[in-house]
Amino acid sequence: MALRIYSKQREQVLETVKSMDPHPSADDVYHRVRRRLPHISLGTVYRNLNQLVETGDLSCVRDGKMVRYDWETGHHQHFRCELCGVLQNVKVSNKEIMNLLSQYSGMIINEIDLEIKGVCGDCSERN
Amino acid sequence: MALRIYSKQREQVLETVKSMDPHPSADDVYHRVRRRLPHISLGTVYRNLNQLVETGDLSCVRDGKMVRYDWETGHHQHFRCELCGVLQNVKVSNKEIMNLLSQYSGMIINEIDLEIKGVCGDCSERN
DNA sequence: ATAAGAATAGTAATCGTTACTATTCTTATT
DNA sequence: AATAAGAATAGTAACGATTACTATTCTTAT
Repeated sequence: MALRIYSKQREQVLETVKSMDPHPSADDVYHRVRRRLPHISLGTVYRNLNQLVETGDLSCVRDGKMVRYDWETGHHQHFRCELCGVLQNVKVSNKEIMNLLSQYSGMIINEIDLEIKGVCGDCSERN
Repeated sequence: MALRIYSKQREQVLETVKSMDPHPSADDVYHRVRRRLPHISLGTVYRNLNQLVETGDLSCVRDGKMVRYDWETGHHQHFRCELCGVLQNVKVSNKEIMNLLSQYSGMIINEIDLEIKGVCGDCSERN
């Protein structure tokens, strides 16, 4: 594989992720995209999701053993509710986090992955 | 399983992790502990590592699809070098990170997982 | 219209981990 | 010390998410 050429499968994978609830898994995307393309294979979904992340059209976040996808590609971090399990995006400036790391002057910091765990607004109201 | 009773396997798993380089995988621990207990099984290593994390004798951190273990159980975050792949512990106070999150007042924050990616001191000297 | 080579569907294989089962160990009670 | 209940074990099979493989179909430059 060198060039990347058009395929309706890739187009539908992207459109499907954009139409879904946030952070679907590859399997979630597979089942949803099959409504439009009943013969698409799971491998095709995986391959295209990975390519779309590579090209910057999607982002992804690891959730335990599984990877979840997101059409929100701008800078953001994640909050996970320990009760309902929902994963939501939050925005914290990297610059502010970097300031906290100024003591580690030997290392070059390129990327910050922050996952915050707690109880989301909905769940804390409910309890 | 209810009570937890003594086993030399669990004792050796713990001692082995404590004697190893930081962040061994379950398989790393398995191979090392076999020097002392040649008949220990991989499942036993996994079960005991998980129990030791539960009891707070070890901590663990996810590394891609794999889990790595650490005898350092105090509060810490992780730095991953993108060049040599090494994972090392760094200490950033949760309180300072929480201050950055004060805008998200609806959610209750219990735990902060921060992974910093970049180039470690050794690698940046080398390049 | 053609040809080169991406992309696909369908299936098999991989890898870290967990589940299962018969047997062995630990421990509390005699 | 002998016993019994039930944890823990070794060894193996199964699992789930993902990737690899292969013959076929599709896209695109000419």
